[in-house]
Amino acid sequence: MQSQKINTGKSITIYDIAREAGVSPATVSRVLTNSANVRSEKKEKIQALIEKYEFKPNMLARGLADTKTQTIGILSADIRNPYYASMFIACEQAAREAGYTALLCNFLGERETEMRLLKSLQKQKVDAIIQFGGRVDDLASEEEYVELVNQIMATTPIVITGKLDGTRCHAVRIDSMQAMDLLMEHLLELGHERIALVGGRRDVFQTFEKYQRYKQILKERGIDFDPRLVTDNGSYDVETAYRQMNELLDKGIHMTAVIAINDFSAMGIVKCLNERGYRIPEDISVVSYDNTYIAEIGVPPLTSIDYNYEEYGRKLIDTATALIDGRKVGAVRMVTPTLVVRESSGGTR
Amino acid sequence: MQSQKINTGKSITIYDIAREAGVSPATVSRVLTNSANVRSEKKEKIQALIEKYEFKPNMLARGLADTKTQTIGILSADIRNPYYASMFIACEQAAREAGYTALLCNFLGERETEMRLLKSLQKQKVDAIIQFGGRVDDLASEEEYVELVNQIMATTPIVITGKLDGTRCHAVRIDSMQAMDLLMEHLLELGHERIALVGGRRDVFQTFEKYQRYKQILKERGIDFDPRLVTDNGSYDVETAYRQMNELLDKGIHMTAVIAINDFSAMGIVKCLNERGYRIPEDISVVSYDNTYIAEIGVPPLTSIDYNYEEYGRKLIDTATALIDGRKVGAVRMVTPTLVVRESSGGTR
DNA sequence: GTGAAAGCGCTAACAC
DNA sequence: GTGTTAGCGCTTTCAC
Repeated sequence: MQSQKINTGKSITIYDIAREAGVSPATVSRVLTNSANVRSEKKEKIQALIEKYEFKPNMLARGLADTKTQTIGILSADIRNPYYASMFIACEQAAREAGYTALLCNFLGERETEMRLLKSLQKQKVDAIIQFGGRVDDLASEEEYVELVNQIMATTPIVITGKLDGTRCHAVRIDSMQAMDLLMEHLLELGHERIALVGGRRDVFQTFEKYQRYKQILKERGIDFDPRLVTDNGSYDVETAYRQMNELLDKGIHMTAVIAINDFSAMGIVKCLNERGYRIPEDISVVSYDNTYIAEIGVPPLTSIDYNYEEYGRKLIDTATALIDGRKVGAVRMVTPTLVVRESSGGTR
Repeated sequence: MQSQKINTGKSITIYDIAREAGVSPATVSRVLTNSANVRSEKKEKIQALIEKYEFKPNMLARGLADTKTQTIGILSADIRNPYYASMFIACEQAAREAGYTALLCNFLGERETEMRLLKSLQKQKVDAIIQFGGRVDDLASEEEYVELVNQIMATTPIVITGKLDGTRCHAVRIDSMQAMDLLMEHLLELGHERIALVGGRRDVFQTFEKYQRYKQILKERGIDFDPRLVTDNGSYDVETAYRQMNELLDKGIHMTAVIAINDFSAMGIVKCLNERGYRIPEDISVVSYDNTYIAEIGVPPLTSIDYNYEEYGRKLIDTATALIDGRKVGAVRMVTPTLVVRESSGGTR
């Protein structure tokens, strides 16, 4: 109802600022991008105007003029998975702080879509791409995908959370070894020696690493490795872990603790244990990876490895922006996991 | 290694197509946008070229030329909530099918951020905005927000999942009444009469509607409404529901079933019940809204109201694109909920 | 029906 | 240091 300044729809441009400041558009652009020295007197005037009108440069025009769009594309397997959701939120926050917008795409496990979206992000001229899940988690990188990634990297840097052999992708990874160390130390200290490893597939890079480390630790401690305690060719969902746990118990394999490959698997294991009348942790301890809210709301609440999502997101975005700006960054950066102890793990006996 | 056509980085433009087809760029644009008649002979030639080069028009340029960016902005409260995640995935899919890209932003419950992001989506020239969660769920719409929305709607249509009094926002909503009907019918048929309603706040539109409907149904059935069975000023998380359920039981209020405002609340209730030695559903039945995977993985699996996310997403996107294209659509469209019966509900006695 | 040309808002040579 | 100018790729009058 009040006679506020009517927004005519036309938004303010660099030309408007230039005219009012009595300089050329180029000069305004210069202070905007900090790309050259501008006499501080003019600079201040321009900055004042920018503030005054809350001027924000048009990203479309900027993108067209073939510089940057200030957008980072994020390719995720499935955001409904709280693990990825947490990753995305962390990235979105960090991106925002760095002056970028995060653009999310989900390929939902469809390999065709995964490639299509990767290309489409490039077409959209995102300044960099971050991928979590999918082919970048494979132990053995798929050739066709590697080729595509290399092609795209000619114009757009790609950062991943796994690895992709044959590419120069930068990666930010959880230290899976250390994560396993934390879990094993915890369990060993509690007196466990018969420790099962349930869920996941070993053709997934991080799962493979965990498995290797698991064996190594046992060896170091002089505990025999019993292959029957370890599953493979599973998955990362509730049902599969439920089934696998049942199979282990059906075979009469004795154990006092089980490490679930993620929180979902842990839920399946817990369900199985409940049904069979085992008490957690009195009879069997259950621990897991990811520390999503699933771990918190579980009954009992789960001891789980936290991936420190905030730090993860920050490192991912920092790596991406470094690549964009031509700053130097390590090709592989690590995120340090933490152990969160809850009620699902306890001493033996 | 092979001498494939090298991608010089420069991607193909309508000029390239035009040259090869022996027409002007304008004509190519015409067939691209279907904005004018083009002699079918040329048209076919052009389309063939487009296919041949897999040509996709540059959205940045298109956006700059002040038409559409083919982008729909999605403003969500927090994608880590599986309810919103499911909504987003559904929207993303539907958007893709309609030739749009979905751009997700989360304001994480921060009211400042909510407004900032809304503005920023407009600046990014998204063709439409869809919001779920936050102020569009308020029973009493906030004036400041209404004003902002009206301002933005001058250039960008907004579709919401709740309501916003004083705006012409289109809305796609769950039929909360019907959802409550389904739950109550189910419970009443099982013989329940002492039914608690736990979680949520009645200043949230949909929660208010459910509460009203709950009372009405009891009245219709000639069952006395006991206000002590109903909580308010709660939340939508596990802890709050856990606390509220404990309070109810501490007061010695008798009930045979409880309706949780969402799956998270249900988990809190289940936890409380477990700790106090109640069996579900033998002693008390628990049902909930949302039917996220939480309901599936719960112990026991929860009877829950499914919101039919795919349909929801489709209607949301369809409404948005209709608004963009100037097609006519209802100002309020409803999504029909379904009841999914699992093990957490059973007969009395 | 179709081409020429202007313009969307910005950046990046290139002069001065 | 700073202005001029030429694009970036597309749509859209406006003539013809």
